Amino acid sequence: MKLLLLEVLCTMSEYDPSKVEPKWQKRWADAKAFEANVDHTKKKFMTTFPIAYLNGSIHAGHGYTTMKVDSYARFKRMLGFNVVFPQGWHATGQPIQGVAERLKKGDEVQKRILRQSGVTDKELDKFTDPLHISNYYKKHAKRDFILLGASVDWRREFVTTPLCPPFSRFIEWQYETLKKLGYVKKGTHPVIWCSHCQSPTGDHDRLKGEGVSYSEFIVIKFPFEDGYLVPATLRPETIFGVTNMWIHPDGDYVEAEVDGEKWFVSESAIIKLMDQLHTVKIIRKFKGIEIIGKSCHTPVREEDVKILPATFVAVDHTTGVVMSVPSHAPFDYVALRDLKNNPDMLTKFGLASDFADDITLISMIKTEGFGDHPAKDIIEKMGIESQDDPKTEEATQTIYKEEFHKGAMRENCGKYAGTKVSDIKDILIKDLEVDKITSLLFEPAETVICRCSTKNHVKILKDQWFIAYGDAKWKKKTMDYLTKKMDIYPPEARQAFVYTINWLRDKACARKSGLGTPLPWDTEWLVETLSDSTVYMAYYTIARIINEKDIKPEQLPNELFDYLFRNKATIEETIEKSGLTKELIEEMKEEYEYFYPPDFRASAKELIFNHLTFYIFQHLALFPKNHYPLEIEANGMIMIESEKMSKSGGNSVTLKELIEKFGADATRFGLAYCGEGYSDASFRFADAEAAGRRIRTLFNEITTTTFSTEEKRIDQWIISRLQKKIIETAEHYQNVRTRSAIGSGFFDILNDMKWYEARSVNIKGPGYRDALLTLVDLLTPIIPHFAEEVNETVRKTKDGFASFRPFPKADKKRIKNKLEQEEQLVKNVKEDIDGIFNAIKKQEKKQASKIEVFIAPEWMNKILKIRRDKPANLIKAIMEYDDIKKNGNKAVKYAQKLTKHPGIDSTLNAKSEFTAITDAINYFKREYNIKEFQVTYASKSTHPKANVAEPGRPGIAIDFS
RNA sequence: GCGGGGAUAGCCAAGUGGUCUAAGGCGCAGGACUGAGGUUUCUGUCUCGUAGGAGUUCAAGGGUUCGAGUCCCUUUCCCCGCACCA
Repeated sequence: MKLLLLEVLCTMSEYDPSKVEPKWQKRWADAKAFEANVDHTKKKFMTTFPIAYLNGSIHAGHGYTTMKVDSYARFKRMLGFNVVFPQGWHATGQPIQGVAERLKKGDEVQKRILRQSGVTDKELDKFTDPLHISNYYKKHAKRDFILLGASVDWRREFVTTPLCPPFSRFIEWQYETLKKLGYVKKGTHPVIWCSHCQSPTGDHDRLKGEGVSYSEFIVIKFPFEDGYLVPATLRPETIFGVTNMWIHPDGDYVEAEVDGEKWFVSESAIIKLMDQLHTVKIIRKFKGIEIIGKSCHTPVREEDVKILPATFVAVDHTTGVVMSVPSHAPFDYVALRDLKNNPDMLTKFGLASDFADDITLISMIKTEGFGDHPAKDIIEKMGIESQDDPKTEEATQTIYKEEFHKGAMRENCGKYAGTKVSDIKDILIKDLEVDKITSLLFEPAETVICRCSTKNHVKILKDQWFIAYGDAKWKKKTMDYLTKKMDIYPPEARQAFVYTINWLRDKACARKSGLGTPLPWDTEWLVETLSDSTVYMAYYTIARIINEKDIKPEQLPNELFDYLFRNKATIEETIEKSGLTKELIEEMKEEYEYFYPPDFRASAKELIFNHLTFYIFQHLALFPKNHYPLEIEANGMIMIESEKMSKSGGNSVTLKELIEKFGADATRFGLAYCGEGYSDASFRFADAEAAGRRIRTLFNEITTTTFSTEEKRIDQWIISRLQKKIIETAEHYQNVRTRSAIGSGFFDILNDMKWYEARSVNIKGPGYRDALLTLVDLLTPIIPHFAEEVNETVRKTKDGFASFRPFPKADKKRIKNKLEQEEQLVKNVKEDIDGIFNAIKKQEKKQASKIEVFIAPEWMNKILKIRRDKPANLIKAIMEYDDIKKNGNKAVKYAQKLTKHPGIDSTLNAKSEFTAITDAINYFKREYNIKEFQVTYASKSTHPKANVAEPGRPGIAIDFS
C-alpha cells in the first residue's frame, strides 16, 4: 500500500518531455502561433536560417545554428516583435544526383548513410531517383525542425530548382535582372580538367590531389634554331642567372606550331596548350637526346647557353623544358655537379667530357644569411649526393621561401638591381609581356589524379557565365554598407567579411550538370548552387500567397517581381502581364514591404567566404536601400564530444536521434549551451542529459513548493540579484550568445537560489518564487515546451502562450547594492571559516563550541575612503587625521598593504558589517552546528584575532571544547 | 603557401593588467536521503599545511611592468577559408 502511494506520487510529479513536448508542438501548430501576418501595429522581425540541403538528414550542426536562430526569434517575439521565421530547402547542384548515382552503383557507405536516416532496405532502390531523394529528405527535415520546436512559419516553404517552378521563375528574374544591370557576363575560366571524363575534376572526384588548385607558370621563349625552346617557371626573375637548359634525354618532345610560332616542348604539353586557348599543330616528334649539346639564346641577358641532359626533368610537368639556375636552384646545381664529376654522362651523348666545365654559377639574388650561391651552400650542408635525392625538393622550398621574403636582386640584373624578390615578379612579367617573350601556362600545383585514374591538367573554359563580384564599384558599395550599417556577431567575424569582399573575383555562376534553374537566355547552363541561394529570402515574403493560391510560374512574369521588389514596373503592366488581380498583387507587395529585409541571418562561419558575402552583394545590386540585410551571425562548427562530425566517418549525429534520446528541450539546451561565438562548439551528451534532469526537477520544484508571502531581507537580496541577471541575460540574447544567456539566466540564478535556501532553511518567500518564475521566463527562448507547461500548470494561463509572454524587465529600483555587498560579506566570512576548518587536519578536528567574528574598526574604512580620492602619498594623507594617526604603526601597515594591492576595497562601514553578520547568526550556527556565534567590534576586544580584522574581512576566532 | 581565428585544470569553458586565492558547467570521489538504484543535496576535486597560510599553474620560451592567463616578440600545434564546390 505504501509502495503504491509512492508510485502515484512519482507519476504525479514526473515531468515527461515525450508527452509534454509533442503536446505543445501540436498546440502551436493548431493555433497557428508562429504564422506571422502583416500587422502594422507591431514592429516586424524577419529571421532566417539557410535553406537546408536535401541530400541527408538534419544533423546536430543544423541544430546548433537553428538554435541560434530560433532562440533569437523567440527572444524577439517576447520583446513584442512580429517575428517571421520562414524555412525553405535546397536541391540545386550535383550532390542529390550524386547520392542517386552512388546508390545505383551499390555504394555501401551511401547505403549506410541512408539507413541511418531511417530508410528501410525495401525503400532503398527508390533513392536512385533524385526527385524521390529530395522529397524524402524534405519531409524528414521539416519533421525534425518541428520536433525541435523551431518556431517556423511553414506556409512560406519552397524548394530551389524546377522542383518548385514558381521559385525557378524567381531565379530567372534574378539572373535576367543581374544581367541587365551588367553584373552577369561572359568570360573564360581555368579549371582542373580530366581529358578522359571531359569535365572539371571537383575535389570529391579526385583519387589524388584533394584541395589542390592551379599555379600560374611563366613560359619564357628562348630563341632556338628557327623557333623557341620554352621552359616554364614560377620564378621568372631567375632568368638573370640562367647558365644552361635541361632536357630529359629519353623524353618525348615535339616541334610544334603554337599561335604561328615554332615551339620546342614536351609532347604532353601539347594538350595543355590546346586547352589553354592556344592554336597548336604538331610538326614532328623527337627524343630529348636529339637537341642535347646544342645551344639556345637567353632573352634579357642575350647570351648563348648550352642544352644539357638531366634526369630530374619531369617531362609531363609544364613544358618539359627547364631553365637552369644553379646558383639558386638546388636541382640545377646538383645536376650540373653530376655532369662535371661524371664525364661519361656527357660522353654517352657524344659530347666532350669537359663540355660542361666552362659553365660557372651566376649569382643574381642577394639574401641575408646566405652566401653568393645559396643552392651550392645548402646542397653541401644537407649532404645531398645526387639529383634523385628527395631532400633536394626540401632544399628548393627552403631557398625559395628565404629568397622570396628576404632577397633582393643583385647589380647584374640591370634596371631591376636592388628590387626585392617579393616585388619583382609582377614588374618583370609586365616588361617581358611587352616584348612578347613570355606566355602563361596553368598547371595543377600538385599532381591531381581523377577517379578514372587520368592525370589532370588545367583547361580554360570559354563562354562561362560569371557574376562580376570583382567589379570595383560593386565591391566598394558592399564594403561601405558592411562597415557602416551591418551588425555582425560575433565581432571577430567582421574581419572575415572584409577579407572576402576584397578577395572576391568574378565567379562562375552556371554549370552544365546537376539540378538547377536554366539561365533563361542560354538554357544549356544551369544556375549553380551558391548563385541561386543569395536573395531567396525575398521570395519568402510572397511564398505564402503563391503556395496558398497555387500561383503558376506563367503568372509570375519579370514585371511582377520588378514591381514587387524593385519598384520598377507599374501596377497596370504587372496586372496585364501576370493576369493576377490587383488585390492579390497588392497583398504580395504589402507582405514584402512589411517583412523585408531579413533582420537576422545565421550560418556557420565557413559560409562567410561565399554565401553570406554573396548575400550582401546581391541584395545591394537588386533591392532598394531600405531592403538591405541588417544582422548576420556566423558561428563555429559543432563537434560531438570534441570530435569532428563526418557523415562518411560514421559519427554523424542526426537531430532526431538527439531529440529521441534527450527530448526537445534538453537537446535545445545542450545545443545552446555547447558553444557560442566564432570558435568551434562541442556538443556533450552528458550536458544534454543533465539538462533533462534539471528540467524535470525544476518542474517538480515549481509545482510542489509552497511559498510564504513574507518578504524578508534575503528576499530583497535575491530580487536585487535577479534584476541584474535579467539585464545581463537580455544582453546575451541580443548578442546571440546563448551559452552566456544560459549562464546568467539559469546557472547564476540557480546558485543564488541555493544560497537563499541555505540562508533561510525551510522557508521560501516571495523573492524565491520570483526568481524561480523569472528563470522560466528567461529560459523560454531555449526551453519553450517546458515554459509552456509551467505557464499552464502553475500560472494557470488559459489562453495565450508562454512563447508570447513579455520578456522580463528589470526593475532598477529593486537593485540594492549595499544589501548585496552585505550578503557578499556573509559569504566571505563563511569561506574564511571553511578555510580555517580545512586547514585543521580532519582526524584532529573537534567540534567547535564557539565562533567569534570581529568587525574591523571604522578608521580602517576611513583609510579606504581616503584612498578612493587617489592621494599622491596615502600614508601622508591619512596621517592628517587624528583618529587614524593614533593607531600609528597599524594604520601605516594597512596603508602599505593597500598601496601594494590596489584591488582591495570595501564600501561597507563597520556598522553595516555588524548588522549583516548579526543577521546571519542563525545561519552560521546551523551551518557549523554550534551553540554560540558572536559578533564583536574589534575595537572592543583584546582577542589576538580582533587585530587581523580588516574591512570586508572580519577577524575570526574558533574555540574548540 | 596565403588570410583569419585559436591553445586556460580530467573534459567544456569564462576571464584583455590589480581583492597576492583563475567564474560556471560536465565528469569524478566522499557524506546525507533511500530497502536498493536513480533523482536530489552537501563537501571535495594542482601540491603541501592542526587558524583563514605557503608554493605551483593558463601550449613552449623570452620580454615589458611594482604587478601578466590578460600586453609585446619568437616557436610549436589546432580549426576555418583559398572558389565554380555544397
